[in-house]
Amino acid sequence: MNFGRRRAGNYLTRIYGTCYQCDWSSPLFIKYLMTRTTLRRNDTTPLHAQICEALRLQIKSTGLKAGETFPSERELAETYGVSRMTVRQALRQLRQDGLIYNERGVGTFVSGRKIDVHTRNLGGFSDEMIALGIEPSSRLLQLKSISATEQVARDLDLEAGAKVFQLERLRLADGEPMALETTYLPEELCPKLDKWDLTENSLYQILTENYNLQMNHAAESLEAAAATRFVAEQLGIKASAPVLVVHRVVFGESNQPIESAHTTYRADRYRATFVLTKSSL
Amino acid sequence: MNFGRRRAGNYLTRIYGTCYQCDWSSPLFIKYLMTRTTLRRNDTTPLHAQICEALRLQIKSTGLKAGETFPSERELAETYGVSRMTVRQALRQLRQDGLIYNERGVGTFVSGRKIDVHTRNLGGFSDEMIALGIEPSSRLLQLKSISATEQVARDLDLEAGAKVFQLERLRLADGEPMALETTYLPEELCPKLDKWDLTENSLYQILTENYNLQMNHAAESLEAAAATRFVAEQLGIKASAPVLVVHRVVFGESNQPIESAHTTYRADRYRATFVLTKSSL
DNA sequence: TACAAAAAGTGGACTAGACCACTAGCTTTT
DNA sequence: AAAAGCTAGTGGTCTAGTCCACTTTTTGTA
Repeated sequence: MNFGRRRAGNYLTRIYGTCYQCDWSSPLFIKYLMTRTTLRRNDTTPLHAQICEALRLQIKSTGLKAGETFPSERELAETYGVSRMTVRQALRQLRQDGLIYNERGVGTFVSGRKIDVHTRNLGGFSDEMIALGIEPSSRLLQLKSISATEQVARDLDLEAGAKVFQLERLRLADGEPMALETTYLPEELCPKLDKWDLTENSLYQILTENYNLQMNHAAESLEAAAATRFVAEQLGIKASAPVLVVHRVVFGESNQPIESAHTTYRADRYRATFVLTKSSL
Repeated sequence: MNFGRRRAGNYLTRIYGTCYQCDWSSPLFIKYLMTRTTLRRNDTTPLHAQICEALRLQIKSTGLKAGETFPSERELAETYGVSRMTVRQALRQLRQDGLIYNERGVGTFVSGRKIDVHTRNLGGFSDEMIALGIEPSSRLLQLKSISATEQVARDLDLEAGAKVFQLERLRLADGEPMALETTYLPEELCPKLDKWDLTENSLYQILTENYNLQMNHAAESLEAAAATRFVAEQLGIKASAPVLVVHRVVFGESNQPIESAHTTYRADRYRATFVLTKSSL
């Protein structure tokens, strides 16, 4: 095993004494032995996922610093007693999450910054607020079954006039108005949605647990606007104050549209963050 | 080869006659033969990438419809004369791009909607406008070397007071003002940046070609605001009209911060779109 | 005919090797 | 002292299989 021979070699040797070729007295090596996770061979969780998780923990807690070398793929394969392809699958995940990066012909390294921003994700308002340590709540303004408007029908890939639920909620963060949200859901996908308590529970939780709808991805578009009088009244801001309007369409496992939503956030209390990655499209 | 036996079997047989077990007279099969790409075995582009591209074209042009079955992995491996692992690598990419999805024990299917929205990506303003069919241009307002403010130093991971370039540009779309952009770049990474023509060329192009800086990912946060008098004047809108403010930090290959930018868009002409995917973090 | 059991097919996981292009560090030559 | 060449190590790619859990289809039986 090898923690930092090439790049961090000088730095490490300065601190811990020579650690070329597995110096057993090196604190780093001992720490490695302690944090090494034994693989559960007869588990349902695949080996690559276990290795991925183990390495993730090592990066986070053991605190491998930025730029430090990672054990090579062949080394990792040997230590965990698996094939190199399995190790590569674990590393692929870590790379995708931005925790490591590879240099061909050189090695694998721990990324500089951990991505720890609270990005907008597939979860809804409730999940987002909880992640930020804020207590979310809702005030149900309206829940009725209507015929889809042209826009909604296009979003949800329905024929014009198909039945959809229209759900209008005022979203509160720590009791203060934060956003006004109008959601449209095809009635076909979630019959009798109105029997659930939508003020306490996360809509997405209900959809997942009770209607077996899994979110796969979402398309969002954001724009700035001036608050209308109604919106201003609901959010407790001045009319024509700036608001952030987010339009979102959520797609399920087979990429069928599940939800079309329109959320108006107070500009003074809300900011949306995203992480963009290199895409191959 | 098999195009849609299980799921779309009924539908296809109805139209083209039976196509179980490779019916040579089936138009679909003939079309497949025609569009089949022969792999360039001694090319630098890896086989999995070639297969991926070939399948991508088939999905797009041949127009395999949503929900139709895809050839099985074993079939694809045989047709292309490669190992199944290689096919899986190609399919992994397609899956990641949302073009196909898998059902364990059942098969691979073409996704419903193609993701064709013009998402915000790592490219800059110029690239984005070009993708939308709009001609971008810039008016250079300022380019000077300053000491990093606290905020900028934090974004760029520099010591307070380190030298950075401050670049202020008015961004035009088809000649009309669209956004006001202030960019900060560490002088260390791109010395003598001021010798390039920043009104004509894309900044990112210059950074890539001349300073060997490759973008890896970016973190963006968006908020709505009211235009200040200066901004309003520059953008040609009324003071306190709503604007969309985007703060962006771009990271390079080894995740070191490259650029910190602050862009103020006219709300009436600009909308930012994103695609969110399931993340495992 | 209805139903259960078996068979066939699928994607997911994994192995134990192989070759390649590339890089860094060392050695030798100039 | 500088340049050129060598070599070991790395990630990237690829093969030709295996076994598993799962679903759909077929088959055999009551």
